[in-house]
Amino acid sequence: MPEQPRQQRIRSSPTIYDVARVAGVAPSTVSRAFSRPGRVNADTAERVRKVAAELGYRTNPLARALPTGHTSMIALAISDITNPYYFQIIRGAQAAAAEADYTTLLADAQESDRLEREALERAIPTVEGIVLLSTRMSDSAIRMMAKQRPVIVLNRAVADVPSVVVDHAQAMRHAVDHLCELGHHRISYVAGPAAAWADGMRWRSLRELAAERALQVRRLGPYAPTVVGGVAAADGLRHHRSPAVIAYNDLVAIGVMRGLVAFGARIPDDVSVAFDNIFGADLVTPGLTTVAAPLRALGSMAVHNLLALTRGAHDTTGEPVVLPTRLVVRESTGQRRRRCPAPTDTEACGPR
Amino acid sequence: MPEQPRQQRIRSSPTIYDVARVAGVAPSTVSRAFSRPGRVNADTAERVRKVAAELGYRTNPLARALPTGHTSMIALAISDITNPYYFQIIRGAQAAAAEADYTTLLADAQESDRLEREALERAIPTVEGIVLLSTRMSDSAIRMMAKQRPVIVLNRAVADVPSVVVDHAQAMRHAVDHLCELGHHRISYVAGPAAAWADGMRWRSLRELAAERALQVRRLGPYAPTVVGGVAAADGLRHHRSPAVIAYNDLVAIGVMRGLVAFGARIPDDVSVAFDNIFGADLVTPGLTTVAAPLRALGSMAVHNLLALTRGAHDTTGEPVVLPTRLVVRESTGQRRRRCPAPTDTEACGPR
DNA sequence: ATGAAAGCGCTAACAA
DNA sequence: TTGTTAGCGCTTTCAT
Repeated sequence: MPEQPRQQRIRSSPTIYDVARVAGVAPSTVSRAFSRPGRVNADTAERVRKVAAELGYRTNPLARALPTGHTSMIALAISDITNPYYFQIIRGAQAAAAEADYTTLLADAQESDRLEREALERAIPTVEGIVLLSTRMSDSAIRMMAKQRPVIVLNRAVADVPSVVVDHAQAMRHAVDHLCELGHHRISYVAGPAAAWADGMRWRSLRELAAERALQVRRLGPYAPTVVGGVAAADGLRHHRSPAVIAYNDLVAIGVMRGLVAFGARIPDDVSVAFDNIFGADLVTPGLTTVAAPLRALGSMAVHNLLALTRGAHDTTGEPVVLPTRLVVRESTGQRRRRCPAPTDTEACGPR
Repeated sequence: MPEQPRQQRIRSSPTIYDVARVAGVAPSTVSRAFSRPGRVNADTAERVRKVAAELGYRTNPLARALPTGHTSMIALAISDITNPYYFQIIRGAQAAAAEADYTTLLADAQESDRLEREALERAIPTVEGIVLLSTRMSDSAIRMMAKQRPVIVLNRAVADVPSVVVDHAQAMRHAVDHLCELGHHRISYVAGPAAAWADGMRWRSLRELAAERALQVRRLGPYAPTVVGGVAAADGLRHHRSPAVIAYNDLVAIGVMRGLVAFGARIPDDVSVAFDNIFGADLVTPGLTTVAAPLRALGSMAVHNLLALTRGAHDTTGEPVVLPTRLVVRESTGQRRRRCPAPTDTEACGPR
């Protein structure tokens, strides 16, 4: 049997030694020519590059990473990669990473705290930093992880760990303003999972606004943050008057509308508004009025800050980075219908 | 200034040398204890593991990869990570990879041949194999890549490169059978992008079936494989009689239905059937009847075969692996409405 | 079964 | 500016 190199493929590519030999320079010069051009004579660099090109030399990131620890990879852990909510966030993150010449390792938690940790455990040694997107892990686990690698938490605020979140108070204000303008001042909030950080923020904001503007609000739930959850909520909803509902997220809103329609309601006589503006929010019929989160910006901001951390930056403020939202009006909301000549009660919404 | 190791974090973790010293064995023994247990005395192994655990030793995949080329990573290149069509495929792939203790690197092409290649270029040196999912690259580029690393092409057949595809002929038969049973024998096919491999397969299959069963079929398009493309198609569609349409994919079908309804059509008097069964196919109203691709299986099969390749397996048949489809009936299809007492013309659908 | 030693490809002092 | 020389942490002959 003929003797073979251990790894046919991977071994076969030329190394800096090959380039060095042909170019008539030292290996370290070749290394420099690639890793810090400028620290080498222009002519030499030119020659080295030419030879390298001829030989088809490509720098081996593994070998480079070993002495430096610089892998040019970051991990993006996601609670559920099939959730459309994350689409644009991922895109934003990937784009920001690619721009900095980083590769993004997507770790799908598949809704499991265990799987998330496992995937991360596997990724940690090879990545320079981690973005935790709607992580299912506990605060302490997060802080633990942050001790090993730079970490940015996205969509959650964790003490001592830099984070990026949306402006939930503002988001709710958008929703309520919109409903008020349409003449609604009795609002039901369909809550998401009790454990969801965002849910707490939303409900708190709504209560504050209610107090401020003399609105009647109530909370139903918690429900699963899914279409099915929304359908279930619709059942609870129909026993009440208030036709205006604010849902935890788009999926829930879609479920609510579907359920309501099944019970004979009509949209937008019965109105719904939600949050996030996921893919599909404009696909359903009727299109969903929603408070859009700056999805892409969320992702890119997180990566941007993460890379800053890897470069040695420090979280100065200790406060989360807060990104603004924007109301997107579609067909799921409409003017309040009055059975009798209505009093001019818009002022129920209080000061604008 | 106190002297610091170059890399505070990454350097700090214990190595086999630390473990070896404490356990009183040679570093190579520690290595063996982890990389091939069994080649070491049970007691020794036990002791080594214990010490390693105490020290918090974790094998460094980078260092391991350098001499072996075994990175335990594969790349999954996707034409557009925000396309819901890929959700379950990704899941399937990730699951299969994780099961084999591999990490999946998702490379998002963002619909760009250039970006796809760039992402892959970056990933190639660190991965042991690549799954090309609906790649935008040319056949020659694919073959080139396949020379550098094991490659599996998913959703496309490329000569000389092992591939995994769905059974398009069977899929179309499902669709046509269904329509026939409902009494439709005039069918419009709304085509996807001319460049799409699947589109050609679908139309070819439809024509064959039409000939076989004496159906009237025609083709409209090409259209973009999106909701917008479908809406555009609806415009062309309404100038014709045939209420039965088969769309290139779910997104197109959704667009078609939306467009049709806007023109006053009624679903399922005007019926639509599509392909893939993406997330959202059951979300729209009415729910879309579609021929479901075995999404998860597609992903896991591809990874499975890829890992076999990395282990030195060879593509024996040279033929693509073909996976079956399944009809999912929802609300977008219904019995044909007849204006007058209908002749028993079901036999127009020919032999079953 | 275990140890000693030579790399894997690259980077980074340190010299020259 | 460039070359020399150690490693980075691990695997793997080759001895013992």
